[in-house]
Amino acid sequence: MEPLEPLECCAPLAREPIDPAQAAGVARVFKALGDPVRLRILSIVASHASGEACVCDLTAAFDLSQPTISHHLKVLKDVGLLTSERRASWMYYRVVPERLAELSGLLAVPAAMTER
Amino acid sequence: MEPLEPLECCAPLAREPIDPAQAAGVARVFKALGDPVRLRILSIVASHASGEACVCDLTAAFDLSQPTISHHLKVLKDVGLLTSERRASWMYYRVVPERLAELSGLLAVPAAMTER
DNA sequence: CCCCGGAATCGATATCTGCCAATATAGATG
DNA sequence: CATCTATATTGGCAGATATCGATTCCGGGG
Repeated sequence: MEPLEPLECCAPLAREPIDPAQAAGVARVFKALGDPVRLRILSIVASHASGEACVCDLTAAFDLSQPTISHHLKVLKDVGLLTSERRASWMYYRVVPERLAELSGLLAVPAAMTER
Repeated sequence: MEPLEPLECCAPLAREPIDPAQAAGVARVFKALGDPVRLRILSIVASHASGEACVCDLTAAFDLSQPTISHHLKVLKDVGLLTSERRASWMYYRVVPERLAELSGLLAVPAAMTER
């Protein structure tokens, strides 16, 4: 599956019905978040003091095989939640804050809604 | 699968590594959002002027069978994103703004992160 | 009390997903 | 160039998921 390049959205879900094509793109990102291991990976990377984590940090944090971790990293990267960079022998992963912010905004509850 | 009752979280993912047990709960909710049809259903319900939509509104909006829509509604309801109420012959669905807000908060990007 | 219409549930099926073992790749290092 | 180490890719399997047609359930009216 090809990477999901640009940011795609737009108004909060609760504001107006999301366009079907946009929904498909957004759903891919949420689907990537819909796995406990990937959520934890994302959280570990995002909360690292240096802003990045190497794969070795991650394999150590789970009772899963290295290929499985690598697979999850690829999923997160393909939907634009992570980027990776090689330095020396190690791959370092970082979160893409814009992506997180975008999703956060999509789920935001308009003021008009809380008033009801 | 039993419904996911109480709100479960907590600090933004980018703040500290999420607890594995919490990750499992949160992942269920994101997985529910990880389908284009469910995303659209949620958006249609959430953006309805009255704050609710009946199943008939939804089946009309998709080229899918009524059981399929009903299934997706159940998934969204089980993770606490929707509630339903019967009035006369129709079932009305509403979003649970607290759930949306909770997810939005989880994905929020701490100020410390944007500064980097 | 029976029927009708809206909605949920059931059963089946095709597709997708997560996992691991094995293998491949790609820098670093001798 | 041979090798070692870190990570990615491949292949296969077991379990989950999306969908549909058929059926069931449940209020409301005759």
